[in-house]
Order: sequence, then structure tokens, then C-alpha cells
Amino acid sequence: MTTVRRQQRQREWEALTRRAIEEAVVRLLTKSGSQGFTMEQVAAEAGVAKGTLYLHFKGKKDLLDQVKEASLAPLREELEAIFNADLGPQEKIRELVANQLRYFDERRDLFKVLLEERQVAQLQRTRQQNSRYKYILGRIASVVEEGMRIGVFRSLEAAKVAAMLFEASIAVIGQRLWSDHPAPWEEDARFLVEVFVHGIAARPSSRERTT
Amino acid sequence: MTTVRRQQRQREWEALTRRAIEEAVVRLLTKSGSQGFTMEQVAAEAGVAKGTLYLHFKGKKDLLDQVKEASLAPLREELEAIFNADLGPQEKIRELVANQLRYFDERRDLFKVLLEERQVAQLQRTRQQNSRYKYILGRIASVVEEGMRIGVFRSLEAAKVAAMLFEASIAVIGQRLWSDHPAPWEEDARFLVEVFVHGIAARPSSRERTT
Amino acid sequence: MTTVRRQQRQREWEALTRRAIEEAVVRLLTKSGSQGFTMEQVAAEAGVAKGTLYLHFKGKKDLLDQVKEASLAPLREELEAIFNADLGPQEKIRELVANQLRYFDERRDLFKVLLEERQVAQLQRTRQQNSRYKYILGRIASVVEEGMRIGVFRSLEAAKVAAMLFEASIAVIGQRLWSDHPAPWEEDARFLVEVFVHGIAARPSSRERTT
Amino acid sequence: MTTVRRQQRQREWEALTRRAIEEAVVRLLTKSGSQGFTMEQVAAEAGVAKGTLYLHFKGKKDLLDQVKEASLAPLREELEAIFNADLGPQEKIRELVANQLRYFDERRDLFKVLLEERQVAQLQRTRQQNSRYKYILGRIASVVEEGMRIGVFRSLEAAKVAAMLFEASIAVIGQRLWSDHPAPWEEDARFLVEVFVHGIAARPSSRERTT
DNA sequence: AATGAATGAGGTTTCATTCAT
DNA sequence: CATGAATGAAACCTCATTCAT
Repeated sequence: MTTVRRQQRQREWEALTRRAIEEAVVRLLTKSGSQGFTMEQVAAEAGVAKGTLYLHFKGKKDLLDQVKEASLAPLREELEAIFNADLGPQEKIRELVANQLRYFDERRDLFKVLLEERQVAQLQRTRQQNSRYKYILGRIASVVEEGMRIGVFRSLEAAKVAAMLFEASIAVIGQRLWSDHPAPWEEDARFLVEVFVHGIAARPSSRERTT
Repeated sequence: MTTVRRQQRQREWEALTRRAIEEAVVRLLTKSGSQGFTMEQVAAEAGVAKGTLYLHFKGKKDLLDQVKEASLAPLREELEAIFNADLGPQEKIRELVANQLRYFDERRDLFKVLLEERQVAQLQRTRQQNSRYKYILGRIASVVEEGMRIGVFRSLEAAKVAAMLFEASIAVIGQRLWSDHPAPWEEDARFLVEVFVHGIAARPSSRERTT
Repeated sequence: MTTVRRQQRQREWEALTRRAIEEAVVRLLTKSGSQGFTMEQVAAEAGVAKGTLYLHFKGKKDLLDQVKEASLAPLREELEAIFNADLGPQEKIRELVANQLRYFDERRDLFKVLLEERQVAQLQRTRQQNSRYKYILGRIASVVEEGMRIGVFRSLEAAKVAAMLFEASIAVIGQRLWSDHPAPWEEDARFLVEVFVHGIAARPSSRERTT
Repeated sequence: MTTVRRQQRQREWEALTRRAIEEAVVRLLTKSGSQGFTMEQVAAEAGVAKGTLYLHFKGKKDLLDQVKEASLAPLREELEAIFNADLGPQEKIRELVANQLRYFDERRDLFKVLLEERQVAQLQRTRQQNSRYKYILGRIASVVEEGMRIGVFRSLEAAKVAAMLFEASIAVIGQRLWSDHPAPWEEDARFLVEVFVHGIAARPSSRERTT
């Protein structure tokens, strides 16, 4: 009983230290520019000894990976909730895009750095086979397919559409991160979806096909 | 006269050496993965001494910048030609996208590395003020505006549309670079423009607004 | 009474733990090569916590010393028995050498490691004053002197002869440990004593002195 | 011509630096005990920067190997000269042993350290297959065989005799290095050979066989 | 008595850059 | 101009030992 409680407390403490270290990394990344924190700096910032870092993380790469991972986990949950929500395909897409923009806006400083180094991308598609990335694309594709099934979207390769939508969002997010005075995220989200859904062509008249 | 000719020859030699060094960097980047060539390797690959590198380039960063710059110069010229060509807005956009996809396809190995490290992006928008990037966006925006003026595009913020188009292209290019068997570039280009111009919404029926 | 018994039990438990730890070290030494086990590995292998090691041993050096000590104790007892046995000098020498070779053969793996790092030697003559080493040499010297006294050995410096015999044995043992297919230890022991006792010179004729 | 001379000079300078570094290692080994000099110390002692060490040696292991190698090279040459000299087998053996003892005496401090860590042995028989070691043993064996052929040695396994003689020499050398007041090397050399050649048995009487 | 998280000095190696030749 | 040996600041990582629980 006592043993169990002690283990419990220790695990909590362990998690706390991890968090402290990860947060130190985030602070360093956002503060002193992107191009590489040192383990020494991390230790100092987190208020632990250098060796301690290696008790919690396998090495520098692992530490950075975990930070990236942790920084995206909440977003993933939000997106998952949207996928499972009782919404129509168009609404889901709107929500997905809006959530992404909002999320990155909230942690601007960190993502500015991570995205600049394509760390986010690397995290998402390491070795071109990252399962998380594939999973999200698959989910988006499902939404698109659903839209086609019920007739609100026209028939296109769902997988390609999904990838394009996702990447375009990232692109817009990048845009926003690097511009000094980005428009409100709601506006950009609406714009992105609007273009994506209806295209830029003048509607009634432009009956001519592209190609 | 002799002096002039000698200067001439020297400048040519200087240019030759620069090229040799830059090509050595490209070879190293494509060959041994991305993660950082050393000045030593560059010197060896180029067949010059380490010190020589510093006669032609200010340092490692400068060298890398020049390589990236040089690797994109031809593309910039091609795009410029398209901007100046006697084509309608839609055709121009089609051409622009197609050219980009083709260009990156041709030097897959190099750009895979550069893009993976967001080097291309950094080159294009270093410190959020990169003039080249702004210039291109401005040109694309002009095309879009022209399209609005003559009524083939509907009225949207041209600058935003331009940025979105450009970034979406980059995103698709990234997609293509990292997938092992990408579709022919012509196909992806057509797809990209198709979606961008007409949207994914089912056409006749989808009269409802996207908020 | 209870107190006494408890103390008794505690001392046994303490001895057991020590043994477990020492055996863990031996396993590590023979297993993963020689080049240095870590206290962490020892703890894991012994199934105790790192801190526990320091309750039983002063530090790493002490631990290693104890292991070496323990690994040689049985041999020392065997040799002691021979010294005290009722045998003639030649027989004693034969037995001493034979026993050493056999003993090291039995624990090949461990001694291969210890000898490779001259750990055995260090144990035997740490700081040039190791009393155990001196004790053994003294005992061997006594045997040699006895042989001289009764006329089976010729008159030579007994101390030097003892040292030479002992070191030569160690040398042969080293030889045997490092060769993949050593001859049976009986054979090498016989050979060693034969040469040591009678020399390599052709006998009847070689009356000439060696300077 | 100038180029050649410059290369010549550079190679000499290079050799000089190497020597300086190696000597720094020797000084450190003999001075501050054996158990490990640091590259930092070496650099300081040699009066060069840490990085310089890595221009001349692949790493710490390489550096130590080279030092050991260099410290034994002269001895190897001396022994080679003896092998090739016009001497009888007994004289050759006497000379070989004497030379070894003298050589190690001359550089007592260094070899005390190297031998203590079995570094010499490791150098000589790394991976049980060291060719240099085998070569020397083979040469000694030849001398022994020659002695058998001309009848001064009795018929014994030459290879084993050679190994035993060599190892016994090393053993005596070790003895001498660690004793504070060793006898003159001439004396020990004579003693070693005397025992080795004629044995310790009282001569005329000891007709009985060992075994 | 046992634990094991934390420590932090210490180690090796890399590499962009300089500068005497 | 070209060279390349030398530099030395960092960087990452290990591990024996301590000590609060």
C-alpha cells in the first residue's frame, strides 16, 4: 500500500521534472532564436544538472522530439474531437482549419521556431512514413469522401485533396507566423476554406474547364 | 590593355573557382544526406584548400546561401518570363505552377535536402523581409488582380490569394519530393490549379455561401 | 539471545548480499568483455539498487579488489596445503605449478579478463609491497632452500629462483589463456617444471658453464 | 623543386610535432601515475591545442598505441640485429635476454607504467594474433632449433621453449621494474639464462626424470 | 537497511576560421 | 593568390558517488 503510494508520488515527480525540462527547452527555443540550444543551457534553464537531462531523455535528439511531440499533442486531440463530432463535411473542414490556425497562433513563439526549421514537418512525416501524419491525412480524406458521397463535394482524388488542404493550412500558418501583423486567425481560416471550397474563379460565368 | 585582359582573365578564373566550390557543395548535399557538410569536405570535393574557400565566400553560411541562391536563379528567370509573357491570368497561373513543379522535379535530390531543412523557405523569406519572395508574391498578386479586372476571377484579396497559391505549390512540391513514386508533375500541377481555381465544392448545386 | 540470533542472521544476510554482488561483477567481467563495468550494471545484474553497493563496498575500486581477492582465495588455500604437505621439494614444485595451471584453467573466462588487465598482478603486488605476494614467494623460496639443503637443487639464490619460477608460471598461464587451443594443463605443467629443473641444455655433454 | 623542398620541410615539421606529442604522453605517463592521461593534459604538456592532437592521431587510443609502438621499436631493431648476428644459439639467447633487460632498465619509468597495465603485452599480442609477437617467438624458436640441430640443446618443443623463455624474460623484467632496488641487469640476465639453460637441479646426481 | 534520482566534474571529439608561409 | 596546420570554443555524453526518503 505504502509502496504503491510512493511509486505513485515518484511517477508524478518524474513527470514534473520532465515537464520542467521540456518547458526549459521551449523557453530557450523561443528566446534565444532557433538555431540550437545546448544541453548545458537546458540544464541551467531548468535548474537541474546536466546529467539529470540524460536520466529523462536519451539524448538531445530525443529531448527535442519529445518537446515537439508534446507541443502538438493537444492539437491532435482537438482535431480528433472534430473528426468524431457530429458535423457535416464542410463544417468539419472549416473547424479543422480554424482550429489549426488558432492553435498555432496561441503558441506563436514556439512554432515560429519549430516551423522555421521544418521541425514540425519532420515530426509529422519523419522518413516519409510517419504514421501520425498518415493518420491525419487519412482522416481528412475520409471527411472529403463523405462530402463526395453526400454530394457536397465533387468527385476528386480524396487523398490528394486531403494532402493539399493540410499542406495549404501549414503554409498559411507559416505565413502568419512570419508576418508581423497577421490578420485574425478567424479571417484567414475563412478565407482559406472559401478558396479551397469554391475556388477563385468567377462563379456563374466561368463554366470553362481548366486544361 | 594587357592589364584589362589580365583582369578579365582573373575574373573568369574567380568565377570558375566559385562555381567549382558551389557544385562541390551541391554534390555533398545530395550525396551524404543533408545534415551538414563540413568546410573540409567541401574543400576536398572541390579540389582546393580549405583556406581558399574563405577567399571566395565569407563563411559557411554565406557559401550555403550562395548555393541556394544559385540553385533557384534559373527558376526565377523562367517565372519572370512567364510573368512577362502574353498570356491570360488563368494560363499564367497554370504555367507558373507547372513550371515550379517541373523545376523541382528536375533537381529532386538537391531540393529534397534544401526543402527538408526549410532552407529554401529561409532563403525566400529570411527575416520576414526577403525582397525576392515579396517580389514574386507581388507579381503573382498582379496576375490575380488582372484576372479580377477582366472578370475571370472573383473579387478576393489578391495578396492573400497569391501567398496561398505560392505556398500551396511549395507544399505540393514537398509532398512530391518526399513521396517515392510521385505522380507526373503535369498531373499534380493540373490538379492543384483545378482545385485552386474551381474549388472542391460540387458546382451547380453548391450555391450556399461558406459563411 | 534473540539479539544474538538476529545479529547472526543479519551477518549471514550481509554475507549473502556481498556474494551476490561479487558474482554479478564476475558475470559482467566474463560476459561483456573486460573494459570496465559500471556500478549501474553491477546493481542491475545483482538485483539491488545502486546505493546498496556502497553499503557493502567502499567504492568501485574496493569492489573490484574484493572480487579479485575472492577469486584467488581458493587457490591460495590449495597452495598453502601443498606447502604444508609431506612432499619432497621437487614434488612440491611440481604440485605447485600444476595446481596453478589447473586452477586458472578452471576459471578461464574470468582470469582471461583479470590477467589481461594485469589485475591479478596488481592484486598480488600492489604498491610493490603486497604482503600476500611476498608471502608466497617466501614459501616457494623455502621449498627451494630445502631442495638445496638436501642436495637435489644446486646452490642458487633461492629468492630469485622462487620469483622466476612463480613469474614463469604466470607467464605460461597467460600464454594458455590467450591461445585458443591450449595443450592440456598437465602437459604444460610438466614441461614447465622439466625445463625449470633440468634446463634446455643437452645434458651429458654440456659441461661448459654459461659464463 | 621548391615544392619538393617545401614538402620535405613540412614532413619534417609534422614528424617533429608528432614526436613532441608522443613525448608529452610519455612524460605524463611516467609522471602522474598510469591510470589515464587526458587529451587536455597531453595538449597542455605538448604545448599545442587540443584540436592539434587530432590532426596527428586518430584519437586517444591511436595516440597511446603509437606511443607504445614507438617505445618498443628500438628494442625490436636491436633484437633483430642479434637474430642476424653471427653467434651460436647459446650466445644469441644470452644476448637477447641481456638486451631486453637492459632496454627496459633504460626506460624504467615508462615501462613500469605500460607493463603495469599490460599495455606492452597488449601491444604484443592484441587479439591473440599480433604478428609482431608471433614473429619474435618464431625467431627465438629458430634459434632454439638451431641449438638442437647442433646438439647444444636437447630435443624439446621449440615453440614452447621459445614462448616460455620470452615470457619468463618479461616476467623478470616486471619483477625488476617493481622492485625498488633491482640487481644490475647483467646479473639477472645471467641468472635467467643460467637457470633456463641448465636448470636448478643439482647436476651430476639428478639423473632421475621429472614426471 | 535499501533505494534510485540527482549530481557535476570530467572526458573525447568536431569543425569553422585564421594566418604564417 | 593559395595553402593547410593550428586553433580553441563548444558540444555531447558518462558514470562514480551522494543523500533524502
